[in-house]
Amino acid sequence: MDGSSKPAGRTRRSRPVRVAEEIKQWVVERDLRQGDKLPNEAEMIGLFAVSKGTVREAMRILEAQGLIVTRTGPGGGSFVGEVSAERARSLLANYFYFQHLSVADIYQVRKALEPELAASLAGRLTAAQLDELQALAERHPEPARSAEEEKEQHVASLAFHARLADFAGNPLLGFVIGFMARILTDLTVYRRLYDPPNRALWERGRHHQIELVRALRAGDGARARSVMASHMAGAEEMMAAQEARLMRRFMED
Amino acid sequence: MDGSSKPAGRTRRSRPVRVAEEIKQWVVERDLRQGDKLPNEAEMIGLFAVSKGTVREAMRILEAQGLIVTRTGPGGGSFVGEVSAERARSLLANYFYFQHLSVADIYQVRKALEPELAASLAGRLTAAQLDELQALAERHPEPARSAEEEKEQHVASLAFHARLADFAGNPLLGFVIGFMARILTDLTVYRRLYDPPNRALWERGRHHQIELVRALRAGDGARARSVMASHMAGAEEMMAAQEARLMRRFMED
DNA sequence: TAAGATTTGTTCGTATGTATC
DNA sequence: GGATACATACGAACAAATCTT
Repeated sequence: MDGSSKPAGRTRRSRPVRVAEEIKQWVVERDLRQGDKLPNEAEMIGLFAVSKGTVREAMRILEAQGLIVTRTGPGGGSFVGEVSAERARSLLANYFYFQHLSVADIYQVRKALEPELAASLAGRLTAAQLDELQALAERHPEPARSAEEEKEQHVASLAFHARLADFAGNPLLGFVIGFMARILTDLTVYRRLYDPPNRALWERGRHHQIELVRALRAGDGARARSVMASHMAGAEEMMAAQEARLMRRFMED
Repeated sequence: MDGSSKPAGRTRRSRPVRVAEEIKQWVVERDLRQGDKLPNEAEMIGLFAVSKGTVREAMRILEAQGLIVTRTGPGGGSFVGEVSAERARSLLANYFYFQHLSVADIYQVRKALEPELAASLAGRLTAAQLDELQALAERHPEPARSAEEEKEQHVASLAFHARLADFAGNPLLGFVIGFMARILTDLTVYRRLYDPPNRALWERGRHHQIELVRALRAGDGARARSVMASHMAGAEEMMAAQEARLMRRFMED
């Protein structure tokens, strides 16, 4: 439990980095939870025997990782702050900024995971959740008349999947699916559209989502799975025409 | 392309955070690539009209995200550094530190993804890669005689899967599988073993891995998929007995 | 080996900003 | 509005690492 599975491949770590590690250890040892207060700057200076500047750099490191939040003023200071899903997605997006990730790659994973999520959600959603999903699915009853409108509808469709991911009982499954929805959304928002909207495919996709909500409401896991599988196949077809350009964006949160 | 898809939910951002964002923008605008040099501290101070301390805090933020690396001395400075897979895994592990993630959750995803990876790798690996995998699979020909030994073998088995993930042509698929292998490894290393080794299950698992390499060598994707599916079922059975305790570790790199 | 140059690393003192009472 | 308790930011000095000669 000492937090060092690495075989000491001695890189020279700067003092702020070491102090950040010590603070993490300090927090873990005391089993501090979200919202618990850390020592203030002055106390940190004493605790770790470093200057204010070094403490501040260490805090920025922890803050960047989403592990602490800081407030100024009386009663202020630094607090343990649970890493938000949004921050985790952003941090991970930075990694894929440097990878060659194609739309086909994303769909290989989506096709494997989205049906699984759909099946595991059947009969486990509240009426309010189901209504929300249904509202998302039923938006945009008219087919898109412009490329811009088609883009909006695509983003809305991805929002449906992102919401579904939020409802996942399995946090890992939910995270991966939510992450893919985010990447595809960015890709959609920032892409140029050459391709004219494909009305038939769009109509089918919309119908799939509505059918999916119906299956979830009925608690029919097998049907939810198969509807989602069809939906993925159709969605992939829609994306397939588009250039498979890399993700070249930095994080933004 | 301006890096702001967020609807301006204006939180007070400290100046180092803002400077870090400006630097990111500066880098993206100039399309700097891995290894390219950033302005040095003195130039940053001039560029962004802030003090040295603020520049340094901004740099620590970028460094924590893995986006830059810094060296001292002549010819030193800060450089664009591609986010390593290991760092991405660590940052993501921080997120799951705060989530209730069970072994069953991980296996739900493994069962969906590992067979897919196996199938997609058939006939696409070099002889050297296949030999390496085979060597990993053939380690520990003897069944474990102690709980400690069983732990080691389990870690070795996970290393096989991690290596397979490294070879993935699909970076997203590879990352997710590698991440799960890492979490399970941590879980194995830091767990107390009450359960006696199960020889039959272990033998079957070892056989599966060897069979998998054979299928990959033969380029038989369908067989690779089904062998991996069996392997996952067996592995889940082995893990099932263990307590589903949460991931409670901070990142360590 | 040693000296010098270059760049980041670290400290300290002081002043300012901000939220609470 | 004023007092208080924090973080925030600046600037100047000095230390350490590392490359070149």
